[in-house]
Amino acid sequence: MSEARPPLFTLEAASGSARAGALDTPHGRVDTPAFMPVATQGSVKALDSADLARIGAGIVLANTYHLYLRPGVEVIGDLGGIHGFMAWDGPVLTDSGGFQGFSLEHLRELDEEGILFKSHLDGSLHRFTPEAVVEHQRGLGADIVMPLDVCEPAGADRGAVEGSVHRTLRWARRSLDAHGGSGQALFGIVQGGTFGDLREVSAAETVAMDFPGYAIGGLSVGESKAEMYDTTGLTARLLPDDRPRYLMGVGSPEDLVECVARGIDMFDCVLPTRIARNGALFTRSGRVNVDTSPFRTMDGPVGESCDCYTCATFPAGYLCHLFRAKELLAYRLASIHNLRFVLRLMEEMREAIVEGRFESFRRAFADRFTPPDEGTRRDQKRKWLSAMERTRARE
RNA sequence: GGAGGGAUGGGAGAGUGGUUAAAUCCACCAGACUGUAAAUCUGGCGCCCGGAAGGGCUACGUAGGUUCGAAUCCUACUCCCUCCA
Repeated sequence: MSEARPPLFTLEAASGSARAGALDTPHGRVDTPAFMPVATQGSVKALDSADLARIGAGIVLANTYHLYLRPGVEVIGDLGGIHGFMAWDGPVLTDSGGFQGFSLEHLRELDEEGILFKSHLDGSLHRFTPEAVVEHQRGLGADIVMPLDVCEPAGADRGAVEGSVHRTLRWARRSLDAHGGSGQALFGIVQGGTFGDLREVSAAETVAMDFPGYAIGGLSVGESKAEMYDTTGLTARLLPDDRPRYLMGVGSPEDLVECVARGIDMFDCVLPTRIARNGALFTRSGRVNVDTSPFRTMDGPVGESCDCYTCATFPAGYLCHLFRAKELLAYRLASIHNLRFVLRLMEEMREAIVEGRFESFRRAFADRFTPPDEGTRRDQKRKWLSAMERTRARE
């Protein structure tokens, strides 16, 4: 190991390609596979750090672009860094703003130097260079920091993706140089869309720079699940065993299981919290919209055998009511439930890996949990088939 | 007793001769959401047939009438509101 610092990651067990390990950060140890709740603006929407601790969150993600614009890196630095600012003692990872280059593409100009953002708040211009982003994240003080990268949407042509791969590599080099000997762990990010050969180039060149951890970016941006799974598996195999692998922006329950199966150690995703605020809750058998009529009079918890505070305390009918009445408590209780669901899933996967039975866990999960897309497709198919039967019966 | 105003789909409320099964909002019924510009967005919402396209029926207080055509114009009735006595 080339770095003088103690290793960030320890690989503890494997079951097939699935791995269990631990991240050691200045703010404590995190078991992997790990899911990072997203606190874009220094808050996991609707929750506070005490809530996060209670549901078993080990590490959270915050966003450099958003916090730089508001309240500003200096303010956060003066208020104790990101940890003191949000009163969270656990590990924090900050994303670079590279994703905003994708999600806010109509508000930015991209060139070799960096990304020029037109603030979504007040229209002011801000140049994000790889060097500036490293500096901003130093000010925020997260345990793990991400370099500025270029993320192309699904369907981008090969030339564009190839360009993003090489630019991301050049920016990674610049980030590394600017980073110097900081105690923060700077990850490398592999790009390449769904092009296997580009992923190979990106991974090889990024790994050659010897980062303490590697992220897979540019997925879950509109490609099919099959493509996303294939690319994840392919890319994970290109990364060194002794470094954590972080799949950026992925986090539906079925994706977490399938990507842990392909060797991923870390995830972050807004999905559990966003859909929670919109009334969708995870259960062992799939997703349900708790604001719908079947739940109006339902007694007992929404999820079967869920150990979260929400399920332990309130009947489903109460949650249904809170959503219909647009009571603020709805967002908190639903977010607690969905995050606990996902965090517990990670715990269960880790346990299965350690005990060498991940594959059977995965099968059992898939048998029981119906993803929404699949469910919708099934419904459509059933409707179509019954219509055809009726037509045949008439003839 | 007199004068005036008004009755529209579950609610509020547009619409004053055809393009109106009737704007819009709410409620209701569903769906979506993946490194958060999201407590957001999309679809449906008279009845019947249809997978759909489409078709049929009923409807703007009640009953008549004028008109090729009425939620819209006329008459009567019922109810509600305001003001005067």
